[in-house]
Amino acid sequence: MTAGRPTIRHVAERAGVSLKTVSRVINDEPNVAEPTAARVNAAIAELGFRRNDLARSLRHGRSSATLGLVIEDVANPFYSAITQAVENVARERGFMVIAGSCSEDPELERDLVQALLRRRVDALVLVPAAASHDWLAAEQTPVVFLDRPPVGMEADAVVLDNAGGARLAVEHLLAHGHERIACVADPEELVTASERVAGYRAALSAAGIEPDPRLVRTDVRDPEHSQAIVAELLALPETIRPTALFTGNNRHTVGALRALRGHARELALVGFDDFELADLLATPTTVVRHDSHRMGVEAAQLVFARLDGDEDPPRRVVLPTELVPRGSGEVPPP
Amino acid sequence: MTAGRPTIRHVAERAGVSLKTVSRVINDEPNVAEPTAARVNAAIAELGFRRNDLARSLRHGRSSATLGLVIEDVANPFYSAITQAVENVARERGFMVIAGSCSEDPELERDLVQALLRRRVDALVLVPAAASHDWLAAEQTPVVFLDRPPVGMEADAVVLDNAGGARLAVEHLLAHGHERIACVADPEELVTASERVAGYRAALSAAGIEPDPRLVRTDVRDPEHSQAIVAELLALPETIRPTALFTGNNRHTVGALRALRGHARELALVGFDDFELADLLATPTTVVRHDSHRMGVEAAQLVFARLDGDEDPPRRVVLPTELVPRGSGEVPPP
DNA sequence: TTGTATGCGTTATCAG
DNA sequence: CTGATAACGCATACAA
Repeated sequence: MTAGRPTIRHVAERAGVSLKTVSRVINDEPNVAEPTAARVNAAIAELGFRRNDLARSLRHGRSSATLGLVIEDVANPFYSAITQAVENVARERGFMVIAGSCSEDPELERDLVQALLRRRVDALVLVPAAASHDWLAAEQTPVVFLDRPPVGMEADAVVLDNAGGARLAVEHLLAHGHERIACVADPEELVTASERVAGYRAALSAAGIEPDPRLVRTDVRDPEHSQAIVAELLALPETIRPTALFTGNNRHTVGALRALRGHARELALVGFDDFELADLLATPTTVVRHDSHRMGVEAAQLVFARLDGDEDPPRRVVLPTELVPRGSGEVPPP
Repeated sequence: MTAGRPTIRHVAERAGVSLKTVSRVINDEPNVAEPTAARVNAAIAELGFRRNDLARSLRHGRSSATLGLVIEDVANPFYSAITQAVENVARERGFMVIAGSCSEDPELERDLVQALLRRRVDALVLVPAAASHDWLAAEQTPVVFLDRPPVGMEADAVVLDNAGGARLAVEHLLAHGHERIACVADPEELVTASERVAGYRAALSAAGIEPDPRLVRTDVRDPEHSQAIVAELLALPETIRPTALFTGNNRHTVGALRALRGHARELALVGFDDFELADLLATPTTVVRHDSHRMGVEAAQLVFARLDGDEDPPRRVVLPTELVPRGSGEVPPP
């Protein structure tokens, strides 16, 4: 489709100089006489010439100045914040970002990663969907894992203090007098989910409470489903019914909020992940907050450190979480 | 950084065949004997060879299978929905997307576009920030404008029925008995803003109401600022003070909501753009809704139509809007 | 200050 | 069925 684009050869002919001279002008190299440069620039303007960066990066050892980013879904605010951050850091270094959403599908993830490698991205930022990435281990392209640690290979990673955040949430509910605290989270195959559930359990144990298995639901992914599950929890007999709820991520929190509408004040709620407008809801929502933008920044910085030649053993950056009380988590038990 | 990657030459040597044979195997071309193919595939696996798509697209007339996308800010849900849509359509065609956010900065936009053209993207989807794009007119790369129509060049565009949507909003407020209706919108240099303000004025005029200039604020961009402006409006003397408010986009709506917190029920509100959780707010928010995901799909389809050889004159797709009553827009005047 | 020859990794052409 | 050779657009080494 790039038919008939002018090349430096055309520019050279038009300006009556050699290829190399044009090349020099384009790349601001020294040693080119003022009038010659002027002629070349004129030719460039007249022809509408634009350097072909694909050809340029073909030369040995040259980088494509491109980062690959594979996430779950750009439309999720958590991931779009990450995308924004990676993009910004990349831009400062003159890099562009090719991003792809893999919808938690390991096969699609692998396809995306391979397409990116074929395009010779200089490095990869990856929110892993697959259970293992041994197939990436032999690759020489630097990879930084985001949100979930690498399995099956060694690599840098930026993750959250998931267990700590979950503990904060549950301890907060305990401090407000709750004992029957339910948990709605992703399947525990996901490390983030299992760590958050572990934090939930740890907080309860530390308080001498044995978690009721009927209140721990880790079999759900989409908000519609968690809405249904919270409705189920609300419908339990009074002796079993939870008085408080911990939701394992922003989507589950949204689902829970929908289920709770109408049932107002019947259930205390603390959710993992902050979200816009949480403070403007009918019951402002208490959350475990972290800085998703910063996750992206840290990941991008690790990437560039590697590209700059850092040979240290893989690093792991763990970002903190913090509890933001807004109302929904401070509701006392009935 | 792509040092020492195996090339088809290495594969060829290892398999004891020629370059072309390897190429044939890689591209599933016919006319290669079974055992030969097997030897080549073995060599590919052993060496961890991956085709270099940069070199591939260097060949004359070959496409890079890449789309460029320039938006204002990925972190804004409106744009991330668009990004998701463009990406999905692109994937179906085996294309990837290089996206960049330009923060409404015309210079940055131009830099991004030129970087994308240097990378020989096959086409461009552009939410224009600059006032004119005459500098793009001579380019042979297809461009589709999104959300705002092209100025200074001819090109396809996908836009919203901005005036119609604004009319819907204001007519709704009028129908509920309001006469002093304020408007908070982006500066009118932005076509989207000026069209929405025009719709606002048209609806008032049709009702025989002369808009009070003190109630029309089109000098703002970020939510913090619109929060302040709505606070000003609320502080006006009772004879002037608006009883209803139309906000020109999702960010202004959020700002207004913050200003209104506490002042509950003092001001009816209809906002342009729907947003998640609008229905779960303290006062569920009435909005003018449109399908931002579909905008992205339509734009991507126009792009591929052009890449498939469509030579028709530039098309303009106008997507409809719809009013979603949720409560905040049905508050009667005091 | 300017130019020539060569290579980057792939595909296309045309010959064996 | 297979292979040698020439592009693709640019940059690098080395002359002139």
